[in-house]
Amino acid sequence: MRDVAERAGVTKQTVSNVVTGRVPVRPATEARVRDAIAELGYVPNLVARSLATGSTRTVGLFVPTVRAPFYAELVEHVEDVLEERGHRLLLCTTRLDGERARRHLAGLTSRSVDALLIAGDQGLTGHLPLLAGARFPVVLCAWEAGLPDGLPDGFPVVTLDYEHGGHLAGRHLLDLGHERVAVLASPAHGVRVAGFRRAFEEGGIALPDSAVHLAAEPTFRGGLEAAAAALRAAPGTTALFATHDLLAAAAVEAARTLGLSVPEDLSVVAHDDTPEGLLSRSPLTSVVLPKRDMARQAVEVALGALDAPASADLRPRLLRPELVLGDSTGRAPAHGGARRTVRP
Amino acid sequence: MRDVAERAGVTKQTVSNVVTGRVPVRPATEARVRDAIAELGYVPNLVARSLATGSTRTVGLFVPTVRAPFYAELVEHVEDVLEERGHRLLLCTTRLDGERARRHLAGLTSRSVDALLIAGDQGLTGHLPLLAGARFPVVLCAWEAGLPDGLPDGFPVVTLDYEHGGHLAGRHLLDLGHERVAVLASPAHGVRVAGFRRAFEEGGIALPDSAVHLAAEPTFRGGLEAAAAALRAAPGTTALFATHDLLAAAAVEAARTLGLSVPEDLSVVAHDDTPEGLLSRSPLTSVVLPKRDMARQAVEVALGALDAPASADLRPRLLRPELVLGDSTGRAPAHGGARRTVRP
DNA sequence: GGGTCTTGTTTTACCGGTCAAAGAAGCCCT
DNA sequence: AGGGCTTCTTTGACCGGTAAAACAAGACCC
Repeated sequence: MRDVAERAGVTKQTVSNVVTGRVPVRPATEARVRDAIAELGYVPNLVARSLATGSTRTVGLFVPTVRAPFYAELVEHVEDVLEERGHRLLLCTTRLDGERARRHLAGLTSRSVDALLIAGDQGLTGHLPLLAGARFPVVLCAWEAGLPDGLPDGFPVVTLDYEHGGHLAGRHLLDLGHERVAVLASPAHGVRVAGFRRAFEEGGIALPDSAVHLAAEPTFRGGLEAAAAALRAAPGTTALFATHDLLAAAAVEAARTLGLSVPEDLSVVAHDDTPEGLLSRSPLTSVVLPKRDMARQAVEVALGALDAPASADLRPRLLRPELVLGDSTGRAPAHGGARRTVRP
Repeated sequence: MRDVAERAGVTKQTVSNVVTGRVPVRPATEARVRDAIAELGYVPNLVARSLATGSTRTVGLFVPTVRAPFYAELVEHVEDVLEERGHRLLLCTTRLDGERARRHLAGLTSRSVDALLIAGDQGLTGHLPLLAGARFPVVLCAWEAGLPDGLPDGFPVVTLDYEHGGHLAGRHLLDLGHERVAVLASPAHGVRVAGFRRAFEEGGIALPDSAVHLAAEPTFRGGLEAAAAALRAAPGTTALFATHDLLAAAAVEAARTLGLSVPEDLSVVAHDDTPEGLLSRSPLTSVVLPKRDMARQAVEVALGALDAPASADLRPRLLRPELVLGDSTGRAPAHGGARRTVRP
């Protein structure tokens, strides 16, 4: 920068003014400076700028993994929003490894990010106090644990109303006349199941625990097994609620294997299927989560909080999912869908 | 830091020595400094350190997307290797948007990363000259375009031998006695197909273009359609090669739908299925790519090149995939698998 | 008992920018 | 022509560390 200044016959500060554009510079001077910049191939050093301004224009994002489509999408959405605001993304996948997460958190406590987003309850709740003294805003998002009653205190939270998502799914099946239903769930998705159950309770139908089948693993295979178990256990079942996309896709294939057609014999409603139904034969009816909105709000809270740290609104923001119709749900068959067709 | 120094009755430099541990400090002094650090809650400022040392301990990674399992895994592997070496990950997903990538590249040209990894030919070849003048090492990895003949010049390349992967798959099917085979491929996977074809040519069997079915989209649905098309077009087909995991999983389901069992009537070999076969009914026979190795070598080349910029070895490193047996392949049926069972 | 090592600590300068205040032109106006 | 305004440019300090050389103080040595 000094070389550029010399060559253009001005001071460093004037070069800085030209580069940042924050202070007006006379056209003639600016031209000289720009020429010098071009001739010398000068590129400003962002690290130095960060040191001087106190802002790195980088935001940290912690997710449990990017191998789950939910988080992969979230990462890209966050990146999009950050890009709009001229920020970069520092990513840490914690793999649910608390120790690992702790190390990374420790690595950030010095001002190397402008803000930190922690997505997904990752068993990090225990480490949150570590962040209490952070000198930058920390926002929790996509936080399912603690819902529907309480969320961690002391940090802004931007998350999804998973309970409402489950409720939407339940409501939808009820509206279609389904009364004998089962749930395929991942162990971590209790909140979604709770919402689903609430919908049925409101409809005067109690959903027994035996109707909830946990998938041992969040894989296609796990979904197949859970679905097969569910349909065998209650042959009169006319609809399934799957708490995530892969389980739902597996449920559809399991039904086909058992000789049931979807949605004629069996309806399947998913929670958080990818909008395009990448994993399934045809687009599924699914509760769709406003991930993009969540990403935007999380970033806005995080970066907005920079300006007004004290006034940061700590009431959790719960974004509402929507039900998007696909072709995997239909009216309950007159005489209990799976009853007669399932081969035991 | 100055406050800490004052409180401990030493200079900044001594505090620095204690914190970095690079220079020995007398135990008594060190204790005083550590106490002062603890009392004041001092945390070193990494930005300032970066400015002084010229190293940010951050590595940039460009991938087309993290929604594809291949890249999601790669990102996590890279992160693991970086963590071992005490570096952080700055992620940019380009979404195959050249303009976007260009902007991000421009944002990095100042020394905000120690090195840059560009994974996946992303139509970025045109932008590479932009990086020719970069002041940090740039390594290309997972670069499929240009194989098997040539790879971009001027940058170190650490990539996978996709051609060999296809060859392994072909060799395997030949060994099992399959002669009438078809390929389900993504348009971008020409190299894998070429390797597969070479294996058959070496076996004296020409694979006609009509045996290669492109999936319109890299989805389950796209795979189903391509598989169905393949099996209808050549009813005598006894084996399929699918160039990526989702296509392969779809192929298995398509076969079932057509009344074929896998592997009795139809063998399916995948390229780059996730090791655990997350998407399929059972683990598929698949060419497995040494992603972790690739990540490690890419990072090592990138960070190693820091020390010896001139001696950087520019010969492309091609890592060899392996064939991992699952239960989706078996000997070719005596009388052409799909021939009699496929309903047209 | 003065050179020569070690070892630990300080000095001085620098990394490459930005900020805020002060200074210098140029313009307008009465 | 001189005072008051703008508008642009320079000055000097600072962001928070690290590098390298200089310095002090014992320990060792013959």
